[in-house]
Amino acid sequence: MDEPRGETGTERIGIARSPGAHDRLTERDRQILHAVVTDYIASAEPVGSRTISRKYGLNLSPASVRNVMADLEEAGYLQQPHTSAGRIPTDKGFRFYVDLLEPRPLSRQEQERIRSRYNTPLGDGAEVLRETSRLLSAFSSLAGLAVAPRIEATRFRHIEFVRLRERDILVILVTETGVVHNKLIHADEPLTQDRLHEISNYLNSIIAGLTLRQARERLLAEMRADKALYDRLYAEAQALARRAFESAEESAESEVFIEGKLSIAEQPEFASVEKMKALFKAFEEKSLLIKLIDKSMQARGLQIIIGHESEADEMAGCSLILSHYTVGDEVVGTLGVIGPTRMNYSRVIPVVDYTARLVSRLLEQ
Amino acid sequence: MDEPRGETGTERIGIARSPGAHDRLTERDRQILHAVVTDYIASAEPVGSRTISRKYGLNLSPASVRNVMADLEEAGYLQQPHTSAGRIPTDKGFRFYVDLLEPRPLSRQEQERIRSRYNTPLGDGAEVLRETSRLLSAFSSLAGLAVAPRIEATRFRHIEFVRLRERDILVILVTETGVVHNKLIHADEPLTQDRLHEISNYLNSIIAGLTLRQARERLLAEMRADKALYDRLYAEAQALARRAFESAEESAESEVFIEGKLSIAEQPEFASVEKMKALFKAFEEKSLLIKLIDKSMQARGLQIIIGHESEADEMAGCSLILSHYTVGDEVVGTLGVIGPTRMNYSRVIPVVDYTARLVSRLLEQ
DNA sequence: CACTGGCACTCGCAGGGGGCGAGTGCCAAC
DNA sequence: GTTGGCACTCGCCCCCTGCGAGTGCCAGTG
Repeated sequence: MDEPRGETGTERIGIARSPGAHDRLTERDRQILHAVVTDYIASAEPVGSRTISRKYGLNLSPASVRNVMADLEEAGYLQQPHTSAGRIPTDKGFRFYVDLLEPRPLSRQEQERIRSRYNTPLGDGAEVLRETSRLLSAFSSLAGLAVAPRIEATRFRHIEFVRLRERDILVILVTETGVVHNKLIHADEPLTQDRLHEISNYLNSIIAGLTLRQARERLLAEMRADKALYDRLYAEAQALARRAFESAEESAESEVFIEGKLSIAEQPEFASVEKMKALFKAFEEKSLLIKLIDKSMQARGLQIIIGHESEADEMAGCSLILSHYTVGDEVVGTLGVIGPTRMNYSRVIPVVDYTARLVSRLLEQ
Repeated sequence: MDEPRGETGTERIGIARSPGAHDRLTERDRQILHAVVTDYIASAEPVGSRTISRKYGLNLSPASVRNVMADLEEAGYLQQPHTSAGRIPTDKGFRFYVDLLEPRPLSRQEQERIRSRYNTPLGDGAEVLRETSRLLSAFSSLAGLAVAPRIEATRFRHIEFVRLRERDILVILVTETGVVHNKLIHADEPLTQDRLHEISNYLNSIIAGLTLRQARERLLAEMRADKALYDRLYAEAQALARRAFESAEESAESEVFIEGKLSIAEQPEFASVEKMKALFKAFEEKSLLIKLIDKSMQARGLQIIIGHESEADEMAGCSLILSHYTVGDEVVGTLGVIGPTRMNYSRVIPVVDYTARLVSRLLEQ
């Protein structure tokens, strides 16, 4: 990262890899395995020894290639859908391929095409995320994914209470990134809208710029310090804030944006109704995705999760490419794509990488 | 509607029908057509003359039934998927069936099961709608649908401005039904958060309880009356309000909640990948649905839209059952289900009808 | 004259068999 | 270690056949 961040797009893309695996393969094994994966990505068909021998300039006869392929199958990199068919890569085979991928950064032209998607004025934070996942889908022909920051991790900008009925109060929380959360809470005693205004003014003066946890601590500290002073107002504010924060933690589900699910259905591997249903089920139950994404938040840089590595059966045959967007130096959210394991990694990785940088930049304006 | 509204659920269900059609059918034609539709709804298979003759106690030989069925086919009520198969109803056939359906109201027990879904505290208005479409899906085994009120039709409860950056301002509009809309707007000149508070206080005092149109008119009226008085504050408020209302009109899309799309995919008529894709496409492009729903808003009572009646190719083979929910006596939103034309109307209609009444009651608390 | 039983006919569908082609595994030769 | 050759395997496509459900038509009957 010697270059200015994201400006030129010429810096290398930092991909989390699994170093030192695949050590037992000879150079020729590697070349052939790489060729098989490449061909399979392009054709979606089992790859035969003849094809490799002809198309990939290795100067090896089909028979030699067959021998190597048999070894690779033994070692778990390839598999045969049935005897007398070509081979297709296993997840492990894809992992090998991805681990030594060195994707070229996007061309200036492509960068510009992506950037221009943000030129028209976008609405609130949710709108930015939706548009982001839409563009990821459009540029990868896969399903695009964007996830709002987990509310514990993000900083508040504003809190507001609106009185709906006597004790039903709508809490509106605006985060630093412009995402709006709202939730209904119940007050113990009736409160007027004016009173609610006082309370939100008070809370805003305290919590702006803090994370959920910090805000909690800060409130406790304030309580000790000023308790005598504000007393009544303070007690009410405490009660409301507690509830508001409680409920804020629950509402993670709605903050996952997946767009372009259909383009994934175009891929030949989902031509069967069963597979398609399984996939859409995974999309509908977002908790599964959230779990995966949470896991990826712990690592830095671009993550690639291939098939079974997600440890979820519903995602069999699917890969995720995820990156993070940041505010300051804090990782605040995730974006990426979901597609079949047989996706065009070298095309998609730079798109995800560049988009993540771009969104980060956008958020810091 | 002599009974107390929605209380007992014993009142007849008001369905919009097309009276006077089908007049050219004899009583026997009707019986047989009804039997064919009934059987097809249950079996999803083409219905033969023998089946009708045996199962529906008409005391007619298969041959006679065949003659009638041939007439019904001529008249456009039935069709044959191919020679030497049974008949299936056309959209017109379903229309006939639905027009003389007199669905039994839900049993108390069922009513209670639905009601209990609203016992746990729900979040904001959007959460209510999402839960509603979820329950519609669960009780019908089809896709459930709930649409937030069009913003022009709904009354405001609260408006709030939050300053994100110097001129980027987040508008938060809360409607009478507790649905929160938010949108980013740009101010011509920098405004402090305090100033924004003043503005929202001022606007709230004016627009609460008004519809979008009324609010606009009211603002104009205020301008003439008090212009000299508030002047600066007033001009700023005007500018912001105009933009807020403008953008409020755009954001219709996000307010359609469809849940349980997958249960529709279980139906045998969507076993082909092509049909399934077409359907999901229709779901993803919500504008199509919005158009249909807008049309239905003009009518009162329960609407049934069968297949081509929607005038949208994507909805071929699908029916919608829609009803409205109200606040006071105003229709404010739509809910219902989407399923294959071959759905169990007599089961689903009461569910939609009861749910609509229930949601209306909930909103008036 | 409406209804019915009978009969020939039409199709869709499932199952079996044969030919084709891609690809493999193995082996003997270089 | 590499290669060409060869027998073998299997999935796929296509054709054919038989079966069954259902139709249309017609002649007979109360």
